[in-house]
Amino acid sequence: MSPRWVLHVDLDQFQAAVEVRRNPDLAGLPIIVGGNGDPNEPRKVVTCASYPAREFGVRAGMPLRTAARKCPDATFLPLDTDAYDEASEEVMGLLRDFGHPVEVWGWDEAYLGADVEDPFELAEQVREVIAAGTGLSCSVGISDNKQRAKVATGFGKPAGTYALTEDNWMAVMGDRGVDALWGVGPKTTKKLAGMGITTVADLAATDAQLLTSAFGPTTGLWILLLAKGGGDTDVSASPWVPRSRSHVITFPRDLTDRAEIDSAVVELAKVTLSEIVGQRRIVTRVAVTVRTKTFFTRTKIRKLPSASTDAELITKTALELLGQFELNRPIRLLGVRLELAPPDGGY
DNA sequence: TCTGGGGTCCTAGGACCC
DNA sequence: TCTGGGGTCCTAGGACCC
Repeated sequence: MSPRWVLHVDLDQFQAAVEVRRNPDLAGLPIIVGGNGDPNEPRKVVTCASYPAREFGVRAGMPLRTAARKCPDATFLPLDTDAYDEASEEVMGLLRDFGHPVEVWGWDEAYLGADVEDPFELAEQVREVIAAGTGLSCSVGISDNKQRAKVATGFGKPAGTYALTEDNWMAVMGDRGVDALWGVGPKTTKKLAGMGITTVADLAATDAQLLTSAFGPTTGLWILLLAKGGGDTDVSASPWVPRSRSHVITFPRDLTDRAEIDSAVVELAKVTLSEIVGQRRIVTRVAVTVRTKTFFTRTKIRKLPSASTDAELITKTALELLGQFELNRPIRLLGVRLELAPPDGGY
């Protein structure tokens, strides 16, 4: 039996690449995709910057106005989610054609579980087929679990392949900071630093009990496993069933009028509900998020007496949750999240 | 330079019941 | 009268990821 490999496929500068594909004149230029494509639009951020734009220090998540200052000559483009959905589907279709299980992770990432002798050969085939079939470039990480394969992809970017296995994991990762691990973010990094743990090798050598007492039984053992190069080995081709659906709006100007705030929440609830009803899903809990001018953000959540799709009940619940906040400060953002009952047959 | 939008999962702590 | 645990449900909040 061939060994089990996990390949992580990640499209390079995805949204920018889709834009270049339909407008080849943009190839090689700094492109910044985000918001409405207006670099002066406040409260909008960069979704994707092309590699040339990144050379100017532009990064995803950065306010568009900051990006415009760093790279004034960039081409700014609005998000076109339909185009990205379509491009993503093309890619995932080609990946599925390889005949291995494909687990899709968002628009631009997927895992392949493959029992093959030579994962490099498969990785190169993947890159060639996607490039030839879609005009999009991707990078591939090779390993035996998802987290390690994902980290490997970072070393393959752009347009390359990299393998991280038991053989080279510690040599490559040992001296790097713990935040190089997928799933270890700034907070955990800081907390670990306070315990004298800064590198992946440090973390891998830490006593499990020390970690479980600091981070809880699940998280403690999980980050220890990650540091040792472990992770999920499961690659599931079954379609993802969402647990929730939500929308948030950051208003161009803060809201202060109660009637406007109320109607915004009702609108969010209605839109979100119509989407999940379209997918034959049922709501179990309703959550409302409020962010004030000062960025203070809180969520109130309530379980419905029984799972429902009743618009009357759901908007009423959302308004009651909204009413639990002290709405005496200007509101920057409102959000509604509907948590969903497992569909028939469970998740 | 004021900080988007869409998600998932875990933990803490109170309420309540046995 | 005081003192126990365990188990479960619920909400709040934290952390992380793309």
